[in-house]
Amino acid sequence: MKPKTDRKRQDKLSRRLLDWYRLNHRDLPWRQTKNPYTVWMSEIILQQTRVAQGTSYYLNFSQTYETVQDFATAPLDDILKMWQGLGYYSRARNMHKCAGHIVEKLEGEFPNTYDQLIKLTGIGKYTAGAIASICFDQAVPAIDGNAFRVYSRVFGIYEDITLSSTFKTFFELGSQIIPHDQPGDFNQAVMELGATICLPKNPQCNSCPLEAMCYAREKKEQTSLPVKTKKIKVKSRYLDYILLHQEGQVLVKQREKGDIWQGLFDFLLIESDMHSKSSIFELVEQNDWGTPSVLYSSAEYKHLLTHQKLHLYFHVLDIPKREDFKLICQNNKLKSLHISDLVNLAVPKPIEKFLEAELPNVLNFQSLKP
DNA sequence: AAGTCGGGGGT
DNA sequence: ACCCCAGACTT
Repeated sequence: MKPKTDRKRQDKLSRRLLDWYRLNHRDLPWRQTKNPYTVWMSEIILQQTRVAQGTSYYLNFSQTYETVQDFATAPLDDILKMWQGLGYYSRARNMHKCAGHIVEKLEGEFPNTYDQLIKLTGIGKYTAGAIASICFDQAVPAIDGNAFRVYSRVFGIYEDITLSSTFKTFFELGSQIIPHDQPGDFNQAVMELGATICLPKNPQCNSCPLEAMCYAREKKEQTSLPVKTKKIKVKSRYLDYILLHQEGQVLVKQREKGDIWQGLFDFLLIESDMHSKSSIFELVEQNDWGTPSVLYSSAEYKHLLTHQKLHLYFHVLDIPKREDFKLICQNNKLKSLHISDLVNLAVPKPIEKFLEAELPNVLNFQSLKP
């Protein structure tokens, strides 16, 4: 079925939506300005991230790095540390690369059109539309998860939103209905409606400004829309972390590309399909580390990712011989670090939990938190 | 077109 | 359990 998009209906829809937005929108910090740098920052932080989770990160980043030059100049490891706990760390790496490009190649000037914005690292179809409409009043839609839900329900679109071909349908529909005088407010109104009224489950239709002109409301099809087919498979991984310790120093390793947590720090790692303590002893024997005393073995830490169920164990070993410590570093791409400096490294969430909850007790030092 | 990449909260 | 979140990038 074809969505009704005649001019009168479009005008009524956008007018109701904008009126509702004016009265009901949340007072969020990134809405105070049209500065493309801070809007960009908020949009990246909010990718696949709820406002409630992202807001404190936005405030911290925008106050610490006030300009794109500040951001580009900062060490990536500092950015990653501040990003710690937010997830999808490629966002931070891409932002840093993007900021460098803007400063180095574009004289610090943010691009001001959809076509230019989408060329930047980390800026895709949604974010390009959001920045172009909010900051530069370009009449392009910003199709995110909210927009998929709101549009599909209001217009009765049953195309599978996980298919890339479907994006085109929604983008063209958005292009037709977006008012050219307030494109940024319109896009934000759609998202605000999706986030507060047109919810995935139990939508608050009786409070919706579009109630009288919504296909899903009329046909009682709210639970059927949007159509989404893909299902994800979750793998289990067993991670045995070996914390090698000697006189207040521990060995850490920065994670490389090709796996989760790229750029974050962890420890010597044994991975297998199952948790096996024996492999740890084999590791010790193979490496001639003297006879390390096992100070501690933690209970299991379970950690859920989108595609993976992680089972982590932490084993703290005290290495007796002094020379071996440096040799172990070289052989395993490890770095020696004093325990008091661990707090400065970006670490994955479950490691953060272990470091805060258990390591101070094991090694008998004060909490890592200031 | 499908897979990968985090962490959290709601139901 | 399952779903979704102001998605983008790689294969």
